[in-house]
Amino acid sequence: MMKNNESTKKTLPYHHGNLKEALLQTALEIIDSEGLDTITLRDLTQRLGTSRSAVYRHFTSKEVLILGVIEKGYEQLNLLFTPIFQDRTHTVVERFDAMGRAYLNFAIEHPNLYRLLFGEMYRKEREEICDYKDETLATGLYALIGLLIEAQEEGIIVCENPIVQAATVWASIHGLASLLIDGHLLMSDNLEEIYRYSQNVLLKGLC
Amino acid sequence: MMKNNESTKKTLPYHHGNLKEALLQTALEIIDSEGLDTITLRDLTQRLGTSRSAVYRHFTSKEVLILGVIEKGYEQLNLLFTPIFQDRTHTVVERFDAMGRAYLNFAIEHPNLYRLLFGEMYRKEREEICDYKDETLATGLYALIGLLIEAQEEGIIVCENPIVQAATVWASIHGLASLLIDGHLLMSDNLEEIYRYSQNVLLKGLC
DNA sequence: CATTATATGTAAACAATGTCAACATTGCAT
DNA sequence: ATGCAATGTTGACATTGTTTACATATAATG
Repeated sequence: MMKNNESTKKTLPYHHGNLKEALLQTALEIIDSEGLDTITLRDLTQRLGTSRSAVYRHFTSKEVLILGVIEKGYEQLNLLFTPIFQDRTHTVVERFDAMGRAYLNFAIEHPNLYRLLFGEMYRKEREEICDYKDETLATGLYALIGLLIEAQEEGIIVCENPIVQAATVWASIHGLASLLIDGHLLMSDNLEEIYRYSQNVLLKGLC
Repeated sequence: MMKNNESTKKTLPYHHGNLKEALLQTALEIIDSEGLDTITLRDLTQRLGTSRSAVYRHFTSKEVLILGVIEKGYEQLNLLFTPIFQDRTHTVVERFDAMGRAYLNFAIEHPNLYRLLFGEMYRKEREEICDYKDETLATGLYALIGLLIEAQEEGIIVCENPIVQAATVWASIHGLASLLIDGHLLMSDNLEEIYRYSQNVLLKGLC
């Protein structure tokens, strides 16, 4: 009888295979679809067919597991955004628009994950685990800064501190995304109109 | 011996006096200072000297209690904002600035309360309890819309749909507040610079 | 191959918390 | 005064995160 009946490709090193990665992945899926406050270690482990305590062989606490999910979420997000920023076949303004739409769409399609990544959850603890500032979060921010510098060089926007400009742009879009997914915007129907107007205000205001 | 040894001014109607109001007020204070996820019914009732189950004589669940806190929070917030909007001794632009600063300061001084009011918490359930749309939340939003209409009439900004304009302005400031209190903004030190730049972008972009 | 050690998984138990049911007490109406 | 509704209390229960002691699989070592 085979030791492992689900896959013989790789030599699965331990009991479950790689429970740690499975925990992270499944936890991310649960949080994405059901929200952070409803995820349960018991439910999580039950889906993977292990006992509840198995988590503690890979993560010292539920909090640390979530921190891993956050890290994983950023990776996926960056994977989604990188091609947009690296695309040189479109103008700066077109890329600016594409970026904004991609960001907003991600928030709409993954509201729970978006709240986890850009909310306050475990904010203090994040820096302790790994270098989020330089590694994950800032990847998108730096790309935005680069885009703004490009726009400055082309004379599309005024030459001011691009970091301040990036913060302004990010705040505007993040605010829109947050209000939207949290149900505070009265007119969710004409979102397209609001988004266009916001972007126009930004582009005109940055001149 | 007196029935109530803490106050003889008012005829306290029932066992505790008015436990319902005290629960709301203390819960708000706890949430404001310690956050929503750390508040406990046991701790709350212990501070008021009652038993844990006493809550259920006034609220059907913890969630409903929090909804009451949210309502109370909006009342306090509106109490804070109303004079700024009603002030006629300053120009429109000055009031616009004062509004933005008051909003941002509130978020900074009461981050936990701010997250509760403008986050996703119990968003679906809010409309079921009372008419937040028309009563509480929108008070500030309507005031902002009125301010923008005033600015339109004075020719300071362009005459477009003031609701869309208000959403844009709110999103910008809310985004700044959120990123700030949730620790995502790299440069919290030069907040003044970012705020000013954001407001300038808005005013210029709305022309 | 046998043994040992390390890594991983499990079961049972505990504390904290929200909630409910049964009971007790207070205030008010009649 | 009596009865009733409102309010408060105690004990119990389910859920959940977590720990401890134990079990098992893999790797290392002789």
